[in-house]
Amino acid sequence: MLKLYDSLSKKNKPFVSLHGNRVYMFVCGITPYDSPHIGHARAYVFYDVLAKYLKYKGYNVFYLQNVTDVDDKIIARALESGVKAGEVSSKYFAEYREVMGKLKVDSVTLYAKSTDYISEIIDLIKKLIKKGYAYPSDGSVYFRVNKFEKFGELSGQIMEKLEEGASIEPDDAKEDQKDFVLWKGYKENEPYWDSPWGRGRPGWHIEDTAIAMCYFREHYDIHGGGVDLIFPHHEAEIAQAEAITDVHPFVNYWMHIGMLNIRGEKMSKSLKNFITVKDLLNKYPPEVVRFFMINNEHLKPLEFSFEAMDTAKVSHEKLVRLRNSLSTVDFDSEFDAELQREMDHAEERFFEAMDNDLSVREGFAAIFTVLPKINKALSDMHGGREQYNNFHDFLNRVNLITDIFPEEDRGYSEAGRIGTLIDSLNQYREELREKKRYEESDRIRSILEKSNISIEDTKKKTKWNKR
RNA sequence: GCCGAGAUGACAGAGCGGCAAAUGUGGCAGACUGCAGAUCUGCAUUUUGGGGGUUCAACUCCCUCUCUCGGCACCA
Repeated sequence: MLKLYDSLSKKNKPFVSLHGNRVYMFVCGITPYDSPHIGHARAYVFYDVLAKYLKYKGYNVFYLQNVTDVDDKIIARALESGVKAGEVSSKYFAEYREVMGKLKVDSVTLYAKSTDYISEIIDLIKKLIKKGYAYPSDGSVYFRVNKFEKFGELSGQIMEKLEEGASIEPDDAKEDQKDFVLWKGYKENEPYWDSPWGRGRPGWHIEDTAIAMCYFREHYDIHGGGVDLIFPHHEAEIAQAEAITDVHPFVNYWMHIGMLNIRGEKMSKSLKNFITVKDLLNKYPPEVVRFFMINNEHLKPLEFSFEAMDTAKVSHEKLVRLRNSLSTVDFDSEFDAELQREMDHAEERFFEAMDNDLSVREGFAAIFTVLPKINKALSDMHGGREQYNNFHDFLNRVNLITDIFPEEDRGYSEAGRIGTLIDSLNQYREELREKKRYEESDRIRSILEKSNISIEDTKKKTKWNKR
């Protein structure tokens, strides 16, 4: 049974959905004011795998991701470059969609832009004011943090102690400096919407709550984001929602992914230590990037380096090679019971690991354990074709969840036309090798290498693969 | 200052009362090979950040100290 770590109860909890086989999952999306960096990639690739695993298990997943398309940073960026805020956000949102597409992050059901939900946001704020949790002041509206007793439950923060080190700029419009803004009063050169409190725009925290409640109502299954969002963002979301509905908890599973670090520090725009997803994809195939992003414990920080990427690339290649060899088994020997036992064990371990709060790394470890045994059996031509087919099928199921394998190109396979051509070339090369005309045979090999066909001479025959 | 996470072989990184080290990378040696690559087999490093406690038994639980990272009202 699937267990997920819930940061609110700080426990691994068996996953039980609220509405039968439907799962409602919300993940905090980006604020599109610049190119997405690989810290974003880690988060969204992970949640993509979570959604795909839930789907694999038979759930119908409604994966909702918000887009904060109006925000201080977008406005600042727009003023800087002399364009409209909307142009900045749509440009970078398009770029985000593009790179996520390349990374095969395709499980999101709906991307919801904040500016499409202004009336829902205003409604929510009205309700909060009516219940005494919010107050208008000087054109803005603030949330009265002290009135919500559970504030701090998720992060463990003790409100009284927090004030000492608080770095917030004092704001006279607030009753209490801990209060956060729900509606920001209009300032010159800023986008605005009309509201009962005058022109203005929504605060950051209220957008997510409004969007999530619009589709999922007062109680839903999963809410994900980075650990850096726990405080204050997710505390605020809980406060806003529960203040209105009195339903606790608002969300059954709060999931938080660890940061991606570079040289020991969190990768972020403000530290200027970021690498864009685009740049990384210029150096590594998307499958390798995905493998790197999920081959770790998602609760912990992940240290990024090009050395670590190269390591990931080498081990990823072993998996790809294994799958390729399995799809081109051309013998059928006696069923190997011992091998079958190892294969079954690997499969079992893989799904156990996935069920244990998506321990993807542990899942891959299970495959790596059986990998040398399969390779050995293949080179000794032991084992039945069916058992290899079954394991190939298992790897395909792994791929439904993780999407780490490149597409198997049928045009290049042995049955395909290009495959037949390569086979003929190899046959000729064999003849040359038998006659010890190695200079010529090596030349064929190097020509094929240039077309990304790698040649492997083994005991019994020559194998080739598309790279 | 407060809140949270963490410290394990050369590196990355699991295990969380019972043979320390899964798994990956790298190193060395060997097998295969005309060469190359891939693959396979074997070997090595260390005693789990420091100190104290509980226990027949501690990497694992408790206390304490040191250090690292994240959050503290911008952020995945």
